[in-house]
Order: sequence, then structure tokens, then C-alpha cells
Amino acid sequence: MDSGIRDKFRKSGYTLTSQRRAVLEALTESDGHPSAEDVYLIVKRKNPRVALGTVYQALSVLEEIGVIGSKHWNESPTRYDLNLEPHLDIRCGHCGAVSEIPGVGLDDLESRIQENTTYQVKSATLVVEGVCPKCRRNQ
Amino acid sequence: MDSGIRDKFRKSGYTLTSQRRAVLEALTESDGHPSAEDVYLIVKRKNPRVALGTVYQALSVLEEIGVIGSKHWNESPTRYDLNLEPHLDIRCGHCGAVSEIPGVGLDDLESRIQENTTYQVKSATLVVEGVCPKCRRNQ
DNA sequence: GTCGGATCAATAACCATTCCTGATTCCGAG
DNA sequence: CTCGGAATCAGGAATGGTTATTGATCCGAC
Repeated sequence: MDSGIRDKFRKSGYTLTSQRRAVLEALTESDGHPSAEDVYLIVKRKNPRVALGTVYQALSVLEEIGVIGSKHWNESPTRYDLNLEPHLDIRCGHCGAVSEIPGVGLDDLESRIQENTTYQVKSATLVVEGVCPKCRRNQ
Repeated sequence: MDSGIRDKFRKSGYTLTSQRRAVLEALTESDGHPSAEDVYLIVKRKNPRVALGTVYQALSVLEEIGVIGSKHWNESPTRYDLNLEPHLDIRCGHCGAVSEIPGVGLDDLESRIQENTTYQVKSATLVVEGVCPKCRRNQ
């Protein structure tokens, strides 16, 4: 277990419980962009007593203290991610698979937006959807 | 009523019913980015018998035939829009107001994404959130 | 007019997520 | 060690935006 994670727990005041540890482990074991339900199923293999609500709560704590990130596509469950760097993900509209897109910089997009609105910009997220190679083959 | 709208209905095979016309009129009367519920309330003022489900269904038909557009921010209802040009909207996280952001071009973003992924890119939407001037003042 | 498909209103169902409640666990003070 | 209070938990009910279902009704082609 990364000692940085322990630090973040200590600073936040939350405790690093076995359930939260299990959720983190599930994130590592998964294919990289699991939904809360996916995490729940992985966690349940080792500890069948955990409830889905507990997983949701653990995920939100982990996100709050900056240990994991999340992304949301319309009409589909939120995906969680250990990659904290700003990066682009694309979601397949057919099978729901999520993959990273390397090499596309958003540069100064957020500051360009701030220059053109009287709102105070809090976030600018690029939501990318497409068809993955596997689904394209099966069409 | 725009004759282009009639054309789109004719081509699509859908009929331009009074309910769908009422939904379109509500879009024009509204402040520009109403939710389905907002549209429902406006429509109901003139025709109290329409059901919320009918409004949803009318909105989805109108979007399907390309008469209106829609945008979705996490954790909040979908907003509908008569502006069909690609453009940026920002949503206030406090009051939910939605406004357009002029002057920010996404340029070749979608093609840059396509170059860096094996997925077939279908859409790349920028979801921008912030705080509107009014809410900032009241903080 | 009338037949059949499109559309409608009303309501039940859906699903991801959050909330609630009482039970359990954790942790520091004594 | 052990007591008590706070944090966390499991389970299940509730939420809210949206969609599906179901008869009833409308409308246009014949």
C-alpha cells in the first residue's frame, strides 16, 4: 500500500478501513475503468458481506481525499480510475469499454473559456464517445 | 412556424402534432436552455392535460429529426436548446443556469482525438461548469 | 365512413445513486 | 483491559430523471 495513500487518509481524518482498502485493491485488479458495480463484484469475491452502498461511500471518500478519480458519461454509470493525471478517456457506446486517449493536449482550453465568459470556470471536461475496434468488427 | 421544421417532419415520417408544436413553442418562450420539466410547465399553462412523459417523448422526436439539440451535465436534468450550431454552454453549479460561451473554437479537436485512438469517434462534448455572476455575488 | 398505424395520457417501472437506521467496529482515555 | 463515543458499516428503502407499458384516441389513406 502506497504510503502517500496513508498520508492522505491521515490528513483527511478518515480512517483506512479494510473495506476502503478492498475497494482500492479492486481498482488495481480491474481493467482500469470500473463502475461502482464492477468494484462491488470484485470486492464481494473476497468479502461477500460488503454492501453496494458501502462501495459507493468508499469510492466517494477515496475521491474526496484525492486517491482516485472519476468520470461520468451520460446515461451510464460513473467510472473510477487510479490515474490522477488529467487525461482523455473514450467510451464505447456499444459495450461500455473505456480506454485512454494518449497524445491529445487540451492546452489552454480552460483559460480560453475563462476569457470568454463571466462565469467563474470550475471545470471543463471533455466527454468522448465512439465505437471500440471490437464492436466495430462485430457490426 | 419555420417551414424547415415542417420539411424535417415530412422527411422523417413523424407527424407535427399539436403537442410537438407546443413543445417547440415552449422552447422559444423559455430562457433558452430549459429542462424537460421546465418545458412541461410551460406547455401545461396552455394545455393542462399533457403528461410529462409526452413532453419527454416529443423532445426526443424533435431531437431525432434535428430540430432541437440537447446537452447533459452530470447529476442534473438534460437541457434542450434551439441553437443547433456547435457551441459551448456553461452551467452554474449553484443555481443551474446555463449560458452560451462565445468565441471559443474547438477547432480540430475531434480529428486530433481520432488520430490518437483506435476507436471510431462519434462525439466529443465539452462539459463546462462554473459559478454564474449572480451566485458569485451572493456567496 | 372505417381501418390501421401513429400518437397520446397516465402510470408503473428502471437504474444509478443516496439516504436512513440500527448494528458493529474502532480508538483513545482511564 | 474496558468503557464510551464517534466513525463506519450492512441492509434496505427512497430518490429523481427518464423510459417503457398499456389501452384509448386521433388521423390519413382508401
